[in-house]
Amino acid sequence: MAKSKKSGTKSRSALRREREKELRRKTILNIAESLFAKQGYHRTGMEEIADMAEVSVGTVYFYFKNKEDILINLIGDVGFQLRKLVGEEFKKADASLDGIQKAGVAFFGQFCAKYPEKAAILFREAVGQSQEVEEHRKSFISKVITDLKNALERVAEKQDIKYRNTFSAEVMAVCIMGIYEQMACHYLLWNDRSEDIVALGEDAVCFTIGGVESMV
Amino acid sequence: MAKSKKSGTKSRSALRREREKELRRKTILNIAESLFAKQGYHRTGMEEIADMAEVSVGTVYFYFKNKEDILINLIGDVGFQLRKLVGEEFKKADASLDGIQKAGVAFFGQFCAKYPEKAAILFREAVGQSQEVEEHRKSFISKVITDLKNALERVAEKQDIKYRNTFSAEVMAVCIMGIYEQMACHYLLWNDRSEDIVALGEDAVCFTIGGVESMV
Amino acid sequence: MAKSKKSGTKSRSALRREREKELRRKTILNIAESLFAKQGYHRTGMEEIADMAEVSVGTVYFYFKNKEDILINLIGDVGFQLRKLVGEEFKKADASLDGIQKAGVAFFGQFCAKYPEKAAILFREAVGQSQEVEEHRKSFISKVITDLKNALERVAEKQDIKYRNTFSAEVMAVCIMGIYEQMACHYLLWNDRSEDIVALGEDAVCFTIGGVESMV
Amino acid sequence: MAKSKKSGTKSRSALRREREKELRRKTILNIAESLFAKQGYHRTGMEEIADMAEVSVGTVYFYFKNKEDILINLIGDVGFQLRKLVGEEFKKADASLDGIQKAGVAFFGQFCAKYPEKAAILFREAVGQSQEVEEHRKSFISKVITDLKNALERVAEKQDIKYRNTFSAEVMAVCIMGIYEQMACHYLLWNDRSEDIVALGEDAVCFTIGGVESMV
DNA sequence: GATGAATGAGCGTTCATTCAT
DNA sequence: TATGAATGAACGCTCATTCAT
Repeated sequence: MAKSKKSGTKSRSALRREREKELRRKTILNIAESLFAKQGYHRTGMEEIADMAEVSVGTVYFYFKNKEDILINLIGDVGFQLRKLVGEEFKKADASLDGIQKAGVAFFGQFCAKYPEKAAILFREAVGQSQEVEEHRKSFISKVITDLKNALERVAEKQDIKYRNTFSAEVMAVCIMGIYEQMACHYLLWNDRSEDIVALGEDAVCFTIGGVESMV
Repeated sequence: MAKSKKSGTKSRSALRREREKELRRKTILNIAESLFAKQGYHRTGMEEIADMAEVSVGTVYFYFKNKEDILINLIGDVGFQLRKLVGEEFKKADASLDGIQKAGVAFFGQFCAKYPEKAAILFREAVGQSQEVEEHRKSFISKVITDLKNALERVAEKQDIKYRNTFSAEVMAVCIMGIYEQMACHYLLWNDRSEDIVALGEDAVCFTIGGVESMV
Repeated sequence: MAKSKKSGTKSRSALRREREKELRRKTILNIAESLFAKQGYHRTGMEEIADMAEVSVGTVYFYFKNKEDILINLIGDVGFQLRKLVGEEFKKADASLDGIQKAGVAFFGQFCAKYPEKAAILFREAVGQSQEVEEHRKSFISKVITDLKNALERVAEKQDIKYRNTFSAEVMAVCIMGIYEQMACHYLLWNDRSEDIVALGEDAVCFTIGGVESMV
Repeated sequence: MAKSKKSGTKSRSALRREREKELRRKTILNIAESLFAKQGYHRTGMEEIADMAEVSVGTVYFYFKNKEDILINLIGDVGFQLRKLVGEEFKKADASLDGIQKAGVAFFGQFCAKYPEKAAILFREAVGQSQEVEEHRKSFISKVITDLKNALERVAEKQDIKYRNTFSAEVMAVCIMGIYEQMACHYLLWNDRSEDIVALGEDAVCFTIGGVESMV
């Protein structure tokens, strides 16, 4: 091949190009994120995204299959960040409910407060757009729920307790996810109380823990 | 006398016409509800709604300003039904947390299980469509939250207890609303477990009550 | 006939009804005139006309075949008023160019200054709307031009003079009509100088007379 | 070097593409011109324009903001051609009324006779369509009037004469414009006498000159 | 890899007109 | 005569997507 003399080893310029490629991808994604969050998914056109990212429409289509694909990638990326953030807290305090609590605090303090736009994508823009998107959103939420469920089950194991029903761990996970989401919507997206979000979140976490404990 | 324009009294035919008018409005709304729930708001065209309702496109526009207006009316109507349903349970057991519990049971048993399409409108289709729609959705959710908050505050008064913070009642209301919503999404819209919804809902309600009690 | 006992003689109520009918027709026409003049023919809907005239849409259609028919009637009515006004001046001073001058003065002083809305209909709204309307507008303008032409020919006869060509009288009539129209557009519809219109009109009339005299 | 993005110089293909772009714009404009002139602005649909120009609807919208924008561009382009044509005649004979006369002859002989469709746009289709269009039409007519006014004032200066009033030059300009317009409407748009238009125009020009002379 | 002109199906919306009451 | 709900053809316009360069 004329382009790369030796397969396996990559020339410096090839490496640079690859870096630039990845960078451009991220740029488009970031632009789309803030645009979707600000004006809504539907009100944002591909041309607008291209313009803001300082590339052509064609280039956007080189990196993403279509508009939906951008949103789906956004869900994936942002979702991953969130799971990572929350998941790490679980591990820091595995044995007890402490992990659950820490995760909640992290959600409000490290995610919502810092990246309201990401929350807007996950909890507003990615909802009800199309079946495909809904699928990915469902998948993301389900993963978080599974994470939570697993954590709750491990707590039960370690402490040798049992929840009300076999499905209680899952229900609790769903409830907790619901609390997270609604808190974010209410205090972040609808009423901008991002300054109080941490304090309010503490209360919500307290509620959460109370709920879990009552299910034993 | 032929026209019977005597003030106050309306002729039989005038009354009938009025009834038919209201009926047609309801028909369009019902058709739109099931269409939106089945295929999504965006994938449903005005012509489709008109066809299914067996009227012309113009007639749909005679009753509703535009497509958005249909969705907004749907939010209003369905929202009202839900609030009425849940609100009545509050009253049946005012003094204690019983009302909260009854309301939760009613939500899952009387609303979700019976009208999954209405839940789909409220919790999926009405999300992230436009600023105007979002406004109305916010308004609806906020009302339910206020209802819950008031109920929680009355409970505290009667039983002479105090919650953790001044804003705790509100936060709890937000949490409960979140639990409702997520349960509906998870077990109704994403995974059709409408048969188990009552049992699962019971667990969620138990979680709810536990949460509230822990906030005292 | 049950309705009118004797043909030929009309009962009082029948007369009254007829008067009311004619009145209603005039009302609709007047409303349409001011609406067309204010917002333009196309931006005015039949329902709007009906509302303002305090009748139903159906009633408007009882009096006029369709929307175009209203405009055509307006052209007819307003055109007739204008021709009458201008025509009477011709007669007051038949022998000389005085009639032409008087007619011009009347056009600016008695028509433009007093009924700018009528001028707007004739010189703006009735232009370029449809073939049918254009036909009626052409017919109206042609009549005025014929009036002018006849007047100019009578002047020539009486004073025993001849114009440059056989068609000169007609061309002059066209020119004069053009002057009227443009003056109205410029000083009435585009720049509101309705206060100066009489003075400005005098100059235009002077120009007109000069033009005619030079054609001998 | 492959892309030759050296500033200033454009590659051949880039130049060609630019030429083609401008050409396409002109094509659409020409098609629209003849369509509007033939069937009227309102009876001509965007799809029709696109079809005739052998492009897609989207392409038309790529070059023009909306339908109105096409008409406005038409007014601008045609108006510019007319002003250029007439304006050049002024200069050829600046000192005397000769320029005014030459301009009139040119209007009838070089504009009306040769491009009746352009006259139809300017004097019929662009009238009474919308406020925006009216604005542009006003602007065009006003420019011609200003041109004429300036010419008339220069004539007065050179020949050291004075008109009746301070505003006489403007009024005369308005009158002349009116004569042009009405002549075009009458003998071109309403009655097809395009063969006689030059002869008829001569008479009108004679009238014009007479009018001006009488205002001294 | 990048460009951006071109596409065209699809959409929401309007409004003059009709007609049963 | 008068009403006003119902009609539906027609329209302007959008925008995600493609592809020749």
